[in-house]
Amino acid sequence: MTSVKSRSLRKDAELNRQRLLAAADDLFAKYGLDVTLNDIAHHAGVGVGTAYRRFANKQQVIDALFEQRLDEVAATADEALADPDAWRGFAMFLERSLQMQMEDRGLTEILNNPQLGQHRVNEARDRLAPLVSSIVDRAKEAGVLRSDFDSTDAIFIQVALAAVMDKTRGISPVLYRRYLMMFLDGVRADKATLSELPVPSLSVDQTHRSMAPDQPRRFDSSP
Amino acid sequence: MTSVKSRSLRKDAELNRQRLLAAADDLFAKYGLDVTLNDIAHHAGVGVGTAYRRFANKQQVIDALFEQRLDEVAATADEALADPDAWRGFAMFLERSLQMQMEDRGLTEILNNPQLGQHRVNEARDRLAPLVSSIVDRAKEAGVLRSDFDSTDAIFIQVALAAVMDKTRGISPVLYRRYLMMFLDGVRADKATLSELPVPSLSVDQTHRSMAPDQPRRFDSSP
DNA sequence: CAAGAAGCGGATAGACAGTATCCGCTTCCC
DNA sequence: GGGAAGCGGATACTGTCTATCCGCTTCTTG
Repeated sequence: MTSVKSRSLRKDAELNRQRLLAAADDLFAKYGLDVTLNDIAHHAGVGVGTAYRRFANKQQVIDALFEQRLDEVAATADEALADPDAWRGFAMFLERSLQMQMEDRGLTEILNNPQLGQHRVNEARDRLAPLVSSIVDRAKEAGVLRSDFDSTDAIFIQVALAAVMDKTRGISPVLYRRYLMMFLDGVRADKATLSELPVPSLSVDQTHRSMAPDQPRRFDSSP
Repeated sequence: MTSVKSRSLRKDAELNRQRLLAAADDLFAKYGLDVTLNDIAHHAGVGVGTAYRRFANKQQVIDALFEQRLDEVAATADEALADPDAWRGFAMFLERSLQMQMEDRGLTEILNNPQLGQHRVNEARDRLAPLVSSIVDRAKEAGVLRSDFDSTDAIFIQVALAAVMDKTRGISPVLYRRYLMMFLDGVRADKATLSELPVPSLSVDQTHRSMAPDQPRRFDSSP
């Protein structure tokens, strides 16, 4: 790792920096966060060296791009809270944030993997959690969302639907909405029958931990 | 690639073959299908050479192991169809097949990726599809499952819940049942309000194609 | 407009992971 | 007892990604 100067760049250099960020944004959205810095450089039409001179590694590019994205998700949450109809707010938040994930594969990865990104992004992520909580709590208090629903459930719903999205992005990019709707029908409080849930929800902390990437494998021997 | 003799093995060799299959079964269940043949050999307590002498590649091991697994899923589907209560059959099939996926990570991967496995496994997979269809159709005809539900929806539900399972296997291996229950509450026909679904379901063929693994990336240049 | 500073490109070194082979030695079985 | 069958695992290969280096180009400023 080298680079990351801080004082103002030469004009052409600044332009290339912008190109790199734009290319990264594009590629992250289309292919997810595991594109390489080399990929990004080529997509931006600059040499690999330029990319590494400007960003020490992918983390920094991610941080430079996704703080804003997460802020947008947070803004959507605020908007949901501002809706006088608690149910509409709840449903709208899920819809919008999933749509954002549909349009940006990288966003899903950032949301699902706390390992990615540095402080800026992590801060933004932390700002988001209590908003989701408020949206859920308000809907429960208003009696429109089943009372055994927990704010961590909202996270796992997104995990579940993001998986569907991932499979169908090429064929029917909006198919996830179908299952979101079925799911919403299952959590609305004004239903005739709501089954007792067989398993308690996870705590916020457990949820956070469960989002961590696969733990490394351990193979023992013996037949 | 070498190996794959067909005529009866020496006694010790046959024993090692069994050890290898047992080890593979173990590892596939715990870690998924991307363990290597080397991993499997070590876990079986035999040398790598032995593994490659017996199986040309991982595909063959997979084929040797998963035909039976898929047959078990099919058996569960049969059992579901045998249940006089169409709803219970439907719910039971989802529960059981998800539980099987919970206990065997490799099974999820086989079901979700038609690329994996060879003819034996593919055959078994094809045998499964019409059973799922019958389960769904019967429940719809009985008026217990919402009429806009399609058999392909059952597949995507499993994709969705398998994703949750994957995140929580380490923390609360049964959490997916919570969301399955919410989901079931959303597709049961005896509800006060069922929303109109915003998106049509995929055809069987589209569904199959959507399960294929990520298409390779294409990076163009230009800023 | 000259010259030094800043920036550039991209071949390539290095790290790592997975696949598969080879061959000297061991075990089985008639 | 001897030859066929089997074994182990070091190792060569391949592919992927990360990151650097250095000769050349472009900007900038006096």
